[in-house]
Amino acid sequence: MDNATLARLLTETGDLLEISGGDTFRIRSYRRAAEAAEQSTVDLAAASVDLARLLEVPGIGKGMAANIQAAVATGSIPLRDELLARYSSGILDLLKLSGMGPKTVALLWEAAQIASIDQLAAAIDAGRLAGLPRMGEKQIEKLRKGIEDFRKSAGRFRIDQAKEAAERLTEYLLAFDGFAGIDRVTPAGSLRRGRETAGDLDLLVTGPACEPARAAEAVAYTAAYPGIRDMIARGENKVSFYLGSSLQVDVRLLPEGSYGAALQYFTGSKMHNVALRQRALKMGYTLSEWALARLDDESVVAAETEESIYQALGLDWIPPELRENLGEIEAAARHELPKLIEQDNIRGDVHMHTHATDGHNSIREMAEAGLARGYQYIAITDHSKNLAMTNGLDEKRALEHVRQIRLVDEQMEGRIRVFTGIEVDILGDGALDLPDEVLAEMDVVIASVHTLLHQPKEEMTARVLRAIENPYVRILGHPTGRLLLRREPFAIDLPAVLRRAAELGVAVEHNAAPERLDLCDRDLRLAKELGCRIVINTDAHDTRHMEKMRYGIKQLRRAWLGPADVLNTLAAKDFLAALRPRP
DNA sequence: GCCGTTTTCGGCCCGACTGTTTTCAGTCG
Repeated sequence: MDNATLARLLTETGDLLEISGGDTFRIRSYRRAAEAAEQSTVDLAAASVDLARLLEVPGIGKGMAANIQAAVATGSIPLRDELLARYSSGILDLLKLSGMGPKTVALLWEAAQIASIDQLAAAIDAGRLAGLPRMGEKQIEKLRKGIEDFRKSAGRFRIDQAKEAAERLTEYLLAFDGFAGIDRVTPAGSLRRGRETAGDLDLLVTGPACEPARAAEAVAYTAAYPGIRDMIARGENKVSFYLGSSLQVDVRLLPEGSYGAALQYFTGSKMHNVALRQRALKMGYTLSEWALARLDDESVVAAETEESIYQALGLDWIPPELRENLGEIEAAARHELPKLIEQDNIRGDVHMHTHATDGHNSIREMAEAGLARGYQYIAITDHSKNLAMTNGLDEKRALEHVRQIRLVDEQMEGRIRVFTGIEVDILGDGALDLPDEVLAEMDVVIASVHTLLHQPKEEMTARVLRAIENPYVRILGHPTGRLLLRREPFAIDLPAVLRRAAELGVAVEHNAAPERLDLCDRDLRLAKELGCRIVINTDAHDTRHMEKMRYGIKQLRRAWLGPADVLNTLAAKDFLAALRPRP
């Protein structure tokens, strides 16, 4: 049982407990344990044989350890089963509806035995909800809308899509010219923290027009944004709505004086903020989106900048990517936050394709684009022959391609190095689809799985492990295969693969492009723990694609990685030397 | 159910918005 499944079971138990009216602090414990399972790089199921190891994980005590052991043994948690038997398994779906919380679910169950979305829809249509407590005309309409939205899907959005939506809306907001206008629009939430997906968009708006006394006009202007599909809520300083894409947007208009407190608050994460507010309380302060203030006389201690708030709490300013309550607060208190990697540290992009296979530009064009981005080197790594649909290179073409790459390298006259390379395919038996004589000509050999999906986990792992034994392989490409199956990775024993890669000195690729996201931040933390060498690249298929490096940098930062943890921060001459030595 | 700079017992984060509630409960982030 993997940690994600464990997290789901714990969350569901907490939800059921809440519906049944259980103790709120007990419920919180289940949520906290779920969060711990989600974030931990320890395989909890494997660790569950040793009680002491489970208890080391913050948020897991004796009770939760027993729950985890039961889950590993039986596939569920006894309390969860007990509560599910009392209601019905569909009852958890009801909580996914917007505007629906545990109290309403409990009410619907007790008053009308409603325990699924379909039953709720039927009850609304039959008019059976009218007359129930707190179920007025508008409330029922809200539930109807919630069901509609849920069925239209929604879910989370890729970070680049959310960012584009944010940029369009920002442009609109900055055009407001009432009351001396809006000065700045700042994305907060998971966009600022650099998560790979965003559930919604949080925008912070400040400027003269946002002062409380006169914000109504700016709120009205915001609510008139042409991209809005449905309005969710509209208050004195907040507007929430859905865009046509179903992306939820929350816009907050705030006075300049609260900018720092608001930015801190709306950047999150929730767990980080909870921990920070607890720290504030212990110090005699209270922290809200308006200010950090003294508990006794409510006088403001800090509000204008994030830095001043963290400082008043005895902390160094914490980069948004680290704000997940994974030890960053403690590190900031000790002044021991790590130096994180930055875009400027990246000296090269070493996985890219040209129109020899499925790319859209020439070798020369890719080299010029790399140069324009300030890189010292790139590597051209087109596909090998097994990927026939991409016009993959066979032995003869691969060697000719190498000749062409070297030619361009000469033409660039040292302004940028162009390394030779290839992305070979891992075959069914773990062999590579090009012979060693060809691989020997390459500076960079990336081995990737492109086929063989839906294989049993053991077989998949064995094939990848065998492939990286080939001494010419220097980088393992998209190690979890997320790009092949959109979101779900193929079945692979990632810790085993990373451990072996570390032993062999094979670097592991982190694909920076959001649509190809492969290793997520949690996988990267694991890679670092296991001593893996990491390379970040964009798998660029055209010159513009290289811009996506900035998204991947965020994941590296979220994993607490610094320049020294990533090989392509090295200068050109050192980069090849740092890769696994060739035979 | 977890946890310890006040604690092995007694705490455990904060404010805005909505709807139906004439003073507040429920949901959300």
